[in-house]
Amino acid sequence: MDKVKHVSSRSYGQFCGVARALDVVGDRWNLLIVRDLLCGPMRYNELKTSLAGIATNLLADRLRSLETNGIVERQLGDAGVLYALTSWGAGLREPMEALGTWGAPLLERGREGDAFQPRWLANALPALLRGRTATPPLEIGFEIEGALIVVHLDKSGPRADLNPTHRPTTILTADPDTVVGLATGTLTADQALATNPLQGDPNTLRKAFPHKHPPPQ
Amino acid sequence: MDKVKHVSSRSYGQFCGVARALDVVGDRWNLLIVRDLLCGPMRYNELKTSLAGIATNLLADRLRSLETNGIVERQLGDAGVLYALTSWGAGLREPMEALGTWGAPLLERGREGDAFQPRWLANALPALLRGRTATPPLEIGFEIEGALIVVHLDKSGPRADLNPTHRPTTILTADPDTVVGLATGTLTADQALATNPLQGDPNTLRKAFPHKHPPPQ
DNA sequence: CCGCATCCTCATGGATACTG
DNA sequence: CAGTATCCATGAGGATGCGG
Repeated sequence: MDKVKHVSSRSYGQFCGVARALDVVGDRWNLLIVRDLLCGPMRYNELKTSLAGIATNLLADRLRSLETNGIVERQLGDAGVLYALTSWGAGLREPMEALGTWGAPLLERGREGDAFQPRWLANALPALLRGRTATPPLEIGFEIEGALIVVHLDKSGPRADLNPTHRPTTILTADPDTVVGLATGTLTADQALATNPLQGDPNTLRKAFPHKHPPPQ
Repeated sequence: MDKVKHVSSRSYGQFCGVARALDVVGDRWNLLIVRDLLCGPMRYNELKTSLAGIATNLLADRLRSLETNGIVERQLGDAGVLYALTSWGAGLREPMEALGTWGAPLLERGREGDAFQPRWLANALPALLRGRTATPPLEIGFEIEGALIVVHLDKSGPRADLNPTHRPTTILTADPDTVVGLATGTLTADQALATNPLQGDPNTLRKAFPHKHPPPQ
């Protein structure tokens, strides 16, 4: 008696876009895999260590089901297997950014020993800064746990690059909490500067993060 | 040895807005409960029949956890208990609309015997029609499984009302597939009219749904 | 009826070991 | 490195019970 290969996660059986979406990405870990892949293709073990806690059989299962559902594709590269989002899978960026923005207040309680990957912050920053523009364009680096995230603010909106080749002149060295505080507006530039070392011009940081958000009504 | 009352679903333990969001709404059924409540407060049994398949203990569990997480609140109304979204919970509308829009292509394969609630379509329509405006304003009703969904298109963007007191003059009587086809652009107004009865002016429908979408690149 | 709580079964998730 | 195999813990699904 051959084991039925656990073909599909239980469908909600509802004629509804949200329900059908959750049928294919609603299972545990799925959206976090997608979040990681939004920064670019990754290897199996990269994913496994980044997700920090996922069981290896689950990761394999999830990647298989994401692949059969057309969200992820395997790329046989020169250096082995790479997992990447398909173009349809990449369309999950908007829902994920919306979800991350909604969940940002939950980050205010701090790290609490949670795992952290610079990639997650690079993903979140453009969404958190959406609507903010700057003329002339501003460019600020955040050095954080050994990585460098460069945020660009100009009239086309915010962008973030992870470990780019080019280093900006203004770089704040801080921990994840501080950067999130700046982005969500619970921290002012001067509050951040009080405890974190900055290379370059403090006014660049002040211009990008001028004041706290008004309290949420 | 008293059972630990299954306080919290397993946290991902990641310092990331998406992960923290999924910590509180990522469990099975949670987002579908929120989707239903986006249309307004509901009773326990309304939710139970609408969700069609959820076990009653699970619904109770989920409502409790959503309540302790500040997403849902109980309202002791005149006619018993009502479950409603808190204002923070209502902020899930944007992520849900984005997710539903992303999942809309999955609806093209049709009903397939799936359950259906007019409320789900009323939720989805504004997101699916986003970007479409009409001057002068258009008002179209969809009569569908006994319910009436009225879509308004004007320069402030699309809206949808479920079973309003006012009846528009133009009403298409159709099944969910057809309405979704019109909204996602896989069906033209004339294709819909060919098989579905319309009260009122065909041109109103044609103006609102002028042609098929171009294929997604 | 409505709003749950309990009980039982089985599918799914999680941890660890092992292999091509 | 990229997974598979195995075993145990937990959560989902379904039926039923029960007080208000």
